[in-house]
Parts: sequence; structure tokens; C-alpha cells
Amino acid sequence: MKNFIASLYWRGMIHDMVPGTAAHLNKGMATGYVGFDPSAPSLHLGNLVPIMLLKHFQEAGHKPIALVGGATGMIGDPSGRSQERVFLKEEVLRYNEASIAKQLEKFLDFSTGPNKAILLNNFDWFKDFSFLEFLRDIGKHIPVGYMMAKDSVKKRIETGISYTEFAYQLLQGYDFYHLHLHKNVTLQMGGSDQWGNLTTGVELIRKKSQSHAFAITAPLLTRSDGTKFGKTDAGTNIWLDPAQTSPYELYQFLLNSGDHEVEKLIKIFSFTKKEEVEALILTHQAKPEKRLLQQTLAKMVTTMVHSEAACRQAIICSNILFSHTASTDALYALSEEDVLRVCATIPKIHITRIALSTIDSIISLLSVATENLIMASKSEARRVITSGGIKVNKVLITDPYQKPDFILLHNRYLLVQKGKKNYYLIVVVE
RNA sequence: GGGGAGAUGCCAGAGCGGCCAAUUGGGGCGGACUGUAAAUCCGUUGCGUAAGCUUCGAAGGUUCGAAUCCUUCUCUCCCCA
Repeated sequence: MKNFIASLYWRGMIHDMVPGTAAHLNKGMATGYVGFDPSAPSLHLGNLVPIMLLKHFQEAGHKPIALVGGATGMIGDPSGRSQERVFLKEEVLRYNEASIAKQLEKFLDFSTGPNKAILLNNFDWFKDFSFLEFLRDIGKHIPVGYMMAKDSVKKRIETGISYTEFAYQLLQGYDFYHLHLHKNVTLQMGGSDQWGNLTTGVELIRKKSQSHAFAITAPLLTRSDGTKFGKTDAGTNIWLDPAQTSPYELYQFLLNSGDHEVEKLIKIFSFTKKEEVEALILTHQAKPEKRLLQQTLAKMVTTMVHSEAACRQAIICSNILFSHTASTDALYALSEEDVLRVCATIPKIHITRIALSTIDSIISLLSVATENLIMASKSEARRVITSGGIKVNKVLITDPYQKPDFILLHNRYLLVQKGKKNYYLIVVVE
């Protein structure tokens, strides 16, 4: 039994903790859980922190439970929300639950040892729980004053909160109690925004079972600019589903972490020993321009979330696209298979050979002929080209009106680069 | 119910009859520098190769000419009951 808490402390993963948690966990194998909200069909990078809590938990010899909030998702957690949620349609919710459950299965060991992980859905115990029963059995134990004191509720009193969302914490609290009763769960973990919900559960268990339960929250990750971690600059989530966010994008996102945040991230997202991580950080600080930590982080996380093969692909792709030494010649030297591999994760735009042959200028090619996916208008295309922002097959385009009679890669492909980081592959079809 | 203020480009916010495709800031995009960083700097930011075209809540009107004036409508905010 490794010292789970000490390790979490060092990794910077503890924001708050119920007193006595450490002592309790040191007594032997404990069972703990984390809940996941099925409000989207995929988990995102932000969810990876609580997933890591469970992984570290299991790694330390404890038994993890991943709980999908099929029931709580029907209500909506007011935590961190300034406005009432809009309900999801039930079939959407069920679909989301299933795909999230599938994702969770990747991260934990569900098959071996006494501490193998379990996956549960709280819809299973809420679906037959009547309202009257709930009020008599659960509601009676928690005073309204206690519920009102929670941040998630307090912040919403002025602007408005429905009874439904107000009651949310009781549902999550009941989950904890239910798991305590039936699965011997004594610990709930989550992001720091979950603190109020976790303590309601602890309280409920104390009142109803006269026993102690414990809770740990991890700090919510923020980027250096204070915004939530795990979102692109455009504000979209980095999803764990490769169909929504490609391994290459995930790799690139992590590779671009700032020097300061990367030190925090590597501790959270690795299982590497303390001494090794600290040595790595020192090496990094000596030569930050090598971006050793960023590369290590990107590699580890991409491998964990997707696979070693997907990660390798992302690296190869990154090298070809970004390397200063990768020239036009290198690009033309690639086999067709390699071209497709390198471009596996960048947007592809199809155009017929006939259409291509009739296009009068590179401007048209990049805007109207490609459905304005690369450029929103001809004007924009002209502006960007004029300011030197377009490369085709790695060659800088200077004349906006030149005919797009480039030598196609393998007689089929054009690699268009807009700015430094945006790539598109134009595929010629017959 | 009574009184007042307002609706301008992605956002904030000027403009109040021609010099307005619309000041400025933020954001976005592109470039330079660099470590595919941060900071900084430069350019650009309705459509159109151009002539020109369509924009300032909506619809009408006045005028040689309107984002700017008038009428009606829609919506938002504030104050008093």
C-alpha cells in the first residue's frame, strides 16, 4: 500500500481534503469513486485530472469506481454555472453515457487483482427511487440552511436557481451514501468545484450510517492566462475522442504548453517517480528551448489517451509539418502512403480534377473552389497571400493571381499551409 | 400603469446630414523576432483583381445626398408607482 496522499500532495493534486482522509487510506485498501457527467458524448482533457486521481488511486493499491452520472446528468450540476442548465434529451443522455463509459474503460484496470476497477451508472439506482421515498429517506437529513451555504447555490440565489438544480447536491450526496452502503465506498474524489457536493455526501453518510466517509478535491487546472485548461484558443474543448480531436491535435496542444504550466502538468499526468520528474524539470529549466518537458508530456498523454501507434504518428506528422529542415524536396520524396500518414489528421478538402483545371488563380483555389474552408473570402485569401502567409507544398506563394498549376504530390495532393500552424490537404478526385 | 435611455461591424464603443465601409480599444488573422513559447513590434480585419456593390435593430418617408432627420414597428435597459 503506497502512500497515496503524500504522492498526490507532491503532484499538486490536492486542493481540499476531509480531515482524517490520509490516516483512513493508510489503514489498508479502500474503495473510492469519481463521478463523470454525461453532458457530452466524449470526455475532454479537463476530465483527465479526475481520471488521473482514480488511476493513481488504483496504482496505490486502492479500488477505484468510475461512476457515470446517468441520473444526475438529467438534473444538471449548478456548480460553476451562472445560469440554469438546459436539459438534454434522454436519448442523447443515454448515448453519451454509453460512449463515456467506453472511454473510461481505457484508463483503469478492470480485470485483475482485488482492487480491479468497477464502472457504475447512478441511473441504475435512481430510476426506481420514488420522489416520496427520496424526500422521507434522504431530504429529511439535510437542512436547507446547510444546502444554501454551498457556493454553487449561494452564487445562484440572486440570479435564480430552480428547485431542481438546488436539489442536485442531494442526488450526488445520495450516490455517495448508496455506494458506501453497497460497495463499501469511503472516499469520493473530484475537481475543486465539486467540494460542496462531496461534503453533502459525507454529511449524509455521517447522519444515516453513523460512519465516516472522506473526500478529496483536486485543483481545477487553469492555463497561464487564467482560462480553463483543456480548451483551445478558440475555446473549444480538447476531446478524448479521436474522432473529435485527433491525436495529432492533442499532441500539439500539449506540446504548446507554457514553461510554467508544463511542470505542473507533468506531475499530474505521469506515473514517473518523483526523483525522475524532478531531474527532468531541472534539465528542462537549463535548456527550456529544447522543450523536453513539453515533448515528454505530449508523448505520455497522447499514448495514454490513444495509443503508442497514434502517438508515434502524431510525432512523425509534427516533424514533417513543423521541422525547419523539412523542405519541399523532402515532401516530394514522400511515398503516397507517407503523405497520407503525415496528413492523417489535418483537414482534407476534395476537388475534382476538372474543377482544378479551370480555376484561374490561387485566390480562387483557396476560397470559393474549396468551399471557403481555408479562406472565408477571396479578399481574405488575397490579404493573407500578400502578407506572405500561404505556402503550397512548402513553397511560399507571392503572387495572388498566379495560376494554381502546382506539381501535385503523387499527382493528387496539395499541401496548403496557412500561417504557421494551419494545414490543409487538397485532394484531387476524378 | 407613469417617466426616461438606448439598439452601430466578432465584442466594447465613437460618429449625429455629405470629407463614413464608418475614429478608437479588445479580439481575430498574417508577418518579424523566437523555442511550433512568453513579451514586443509591424501589417490587416464587409464583398469585389478594379469600377463598384451591399452594411449601422426592422419597414417606410424627407433630401441632390442619411448610420445621422421624420413616422411606425420590434427588442433591451433604467427610474417612479
